[in-house]
Amino acid sequence: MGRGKIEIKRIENSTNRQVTYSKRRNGIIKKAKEISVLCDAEVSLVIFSSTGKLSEYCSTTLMHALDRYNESSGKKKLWDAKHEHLSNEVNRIKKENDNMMIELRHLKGEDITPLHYKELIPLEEALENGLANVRAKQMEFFKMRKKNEIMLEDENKYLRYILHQQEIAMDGNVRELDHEKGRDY
Amino acid sequence: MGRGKIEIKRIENSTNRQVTYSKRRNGIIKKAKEISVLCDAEVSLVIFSSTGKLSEYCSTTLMHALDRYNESSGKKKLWDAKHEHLSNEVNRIKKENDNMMIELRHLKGEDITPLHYKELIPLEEALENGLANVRAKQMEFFKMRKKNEIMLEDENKYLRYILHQQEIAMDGNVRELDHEKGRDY
DNA sequence: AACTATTCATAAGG
DNA sequence: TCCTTATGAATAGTT
Repeated sequence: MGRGKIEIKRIENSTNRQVTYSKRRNGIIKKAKEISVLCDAEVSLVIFSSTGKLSEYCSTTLMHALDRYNESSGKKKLWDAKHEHLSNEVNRIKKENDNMMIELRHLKGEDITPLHYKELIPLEEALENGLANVRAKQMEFFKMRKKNEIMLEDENKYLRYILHQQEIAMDGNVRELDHEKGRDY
Repeated sequence: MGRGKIEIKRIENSTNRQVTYSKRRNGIIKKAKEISVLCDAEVSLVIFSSTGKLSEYCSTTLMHALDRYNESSGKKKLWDAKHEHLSNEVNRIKKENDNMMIELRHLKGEDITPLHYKELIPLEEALENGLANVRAKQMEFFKMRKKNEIMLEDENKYLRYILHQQEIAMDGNVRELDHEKGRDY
């Protein structure tokens, strides 16, 4: 396309090569945009010129495209090497998470329809155990309150006693006072 | 280019879109090859069709291009972003995990010492609920077995009846046979 | 950067 | 999917 056909091989004249690069880079980026819009496709295009200059076009982001790439080509695992440790960690924890989720749901009596009778027995035991423990703890609270109550009652009794003593003392004073007053008269 | 100009916007007819995609994908991949050869450029092209199918052309390897990309665009830090994302994911899931772990332990009656009385009430309710559900499920099994047992008993009765009838019939035959024998004498 | 002759890509149709 | 063909787009070479 142009004045004369050209062979597809490296353009030796560097000026020419640079000019052709500019033109074709614009062309291919335009094409990339067009296909992404026309065909609802996700396109990532990254180009380095012979001088090392970077040009790119991504219909979404390079990251997004690369994530999809990793999913699409399961084996190729582009950067798993770089993030293998973290990836493994994520997978391991997710699995753990799922298991706990299932156990939790079972303990709450959810999703137990597909369970067999034998699987219900340890479940029941765990629940009974849990309930027993919780009630023991409640009993503790109860006893503590009871104890507290008794303490308060005792204290109360003591206070009342003290109060009584004071009243008696005060009565004595008053009487004495009256007596004194009487004497003053 | 083609029989009539087209507007650059999503092609609604899905068959058309697919056809156009095929053609243009070949076109753009050809262009990518050409620029990489003619201009000595490094090209990475990754395309996902609207149906999710992956196509790619890389003059070297995607990995190589991405390494160069990371060097070229110091700030953009593709890997770091990915790393950060994974780290966040790990933390998020770990937190979720911890919460579930705590809930599980509480349901099993472990680590409830530091709990307040008010926190024990929903726990107790959850356990009672779970236990009720598990026992309901057990009851289901029990009823099924009962039903099965009754069915077997009925079948048993029926089979015994049939057997009895056969015995009577056989006795009759034998007697008849004896009778015949008796006549022959 | 423009221009333009030429080749190429491709839309529509089969 | 592949073939055909008319047409618009891209671009090689020139100014």
